[in-house]
Amino acid sequence: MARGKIQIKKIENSTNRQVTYSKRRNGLFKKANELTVLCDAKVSIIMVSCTEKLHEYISPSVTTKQFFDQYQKASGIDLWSSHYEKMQEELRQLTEVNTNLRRQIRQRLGDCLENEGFEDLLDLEKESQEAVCIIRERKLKVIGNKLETCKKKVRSAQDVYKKLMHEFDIRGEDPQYGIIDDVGEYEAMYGGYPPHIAAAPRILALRLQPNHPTNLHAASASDLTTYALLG
Amino acid sequence: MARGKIQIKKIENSTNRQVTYSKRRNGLFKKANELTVLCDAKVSIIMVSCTEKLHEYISPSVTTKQFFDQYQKASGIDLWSSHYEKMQEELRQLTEVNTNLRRQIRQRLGDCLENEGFEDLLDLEKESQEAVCIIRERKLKVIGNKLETCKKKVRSAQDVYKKLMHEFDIRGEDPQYGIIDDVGEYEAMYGGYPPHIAAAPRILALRLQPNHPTNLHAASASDLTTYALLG
DNA sequence: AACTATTTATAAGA
DNA sequence: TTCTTATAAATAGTT
Repeated sequence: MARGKIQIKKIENSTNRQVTYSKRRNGLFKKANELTVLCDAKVSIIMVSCTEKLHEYISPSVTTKQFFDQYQKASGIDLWSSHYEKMQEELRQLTEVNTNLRRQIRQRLGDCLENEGFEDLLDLEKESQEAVCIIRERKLKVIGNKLETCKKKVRSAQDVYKKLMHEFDIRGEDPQYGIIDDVGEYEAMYGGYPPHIAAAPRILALRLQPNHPTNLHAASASDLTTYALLG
Repeated sequence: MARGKIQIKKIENSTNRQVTYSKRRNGLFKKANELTVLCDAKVSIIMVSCTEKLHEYISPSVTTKQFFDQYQKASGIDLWSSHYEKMQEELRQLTEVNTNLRRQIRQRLGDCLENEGFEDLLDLEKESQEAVCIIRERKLKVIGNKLETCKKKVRSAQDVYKKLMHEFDIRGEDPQYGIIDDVGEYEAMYGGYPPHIAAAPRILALRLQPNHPTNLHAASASDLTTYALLG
């Protein structure tokens, strides 16, 4: 564009080409910057010379990454196809598996059985019935464990009771404490179902008289705790 | 740069700015293209106008993706990470959901009940028991449907039998056709389970004599069909 | 979108 | 690479 017009075709002289590349690159970047300022635009220029050198112009206020994100969003072109597609496929498969699992669960709850064959229904019934038995057994075991725990707590409560009664005996006082029967709650809960509940010893709880609390201050803290028998 | 020098600062008049953006964009792209040809370089320009419109120049022979890859390699900036991390998180969540679903299924099959509370076990037992009932009902309905279909086929076979017997009567001939009892298959299949199967009339099938086939050529094609009774 | 006076970019030479 | 400068190209303001 000066000292003579040139043809727009590859410059064969390598040095010449290199010089022109450098000059015009500067010109391009300058124009890009002017455009950025004048028009409030965002410009990203990335150049690779024939010697594989990388040069970049980027408008202030943006990052190249933001450009790439924006470009992807606007163009719909997936620039990361290999990674992306692999992950997409993984996501798709997992979603499908999850859908199937959900369906299975629904079937085990009695939904979505319309399209199941006779054999499948038989299997499903068998499995479910077996599962009910296992769950029931487990439930009974849990009840058993709870009863064991309960028994221990009853025994511990009895010990406390005995200890306190012993204190009363030593003092030879007419006790100011009444004795209440608190076993009703147990029977309501277990309805006599496991027989050893019905046979369990009655639990005696202390009812503290609101006046004269000083007598009990000597007892240890644990003795004063209300036992949550089924917590 | 013509008809007067301008300051390189934002053009406040919106129309003017838009026009200048358009003109200079073309200028920039033209220069980029000249550079590409003259210097055998690769250029990528991406521009976003202040109205958020996207414009792009890319040297022929390369794709924007190649540029991004090259840029990443040269700059060490991971342009992909935000997307990648998002998908990773999605995958993680889906996998978690998947695990939970599988656990649910195993529990409904009677596994993994060790850590379930008493209440949960009760609910699970109730649900499972209900499901068994629903599945059982569904199974019975399927059996019912199969019996209906079967009955129809039996009736249809009876019709064929009657028709053929009628033909024999008309001809008054000593029949060249033997009569075989083919009901055994039924009984093997249904083991006498629904009572009306056992009460069903015996089905008589024709056995074709290999000699004298001409006699039957007059019979309609449908008469020659072997009826697939339980297909 | 076209025109054109003027500015800007740059090819070739130093 | 940078400077110079004649000249090509781009473009601001106008129509």
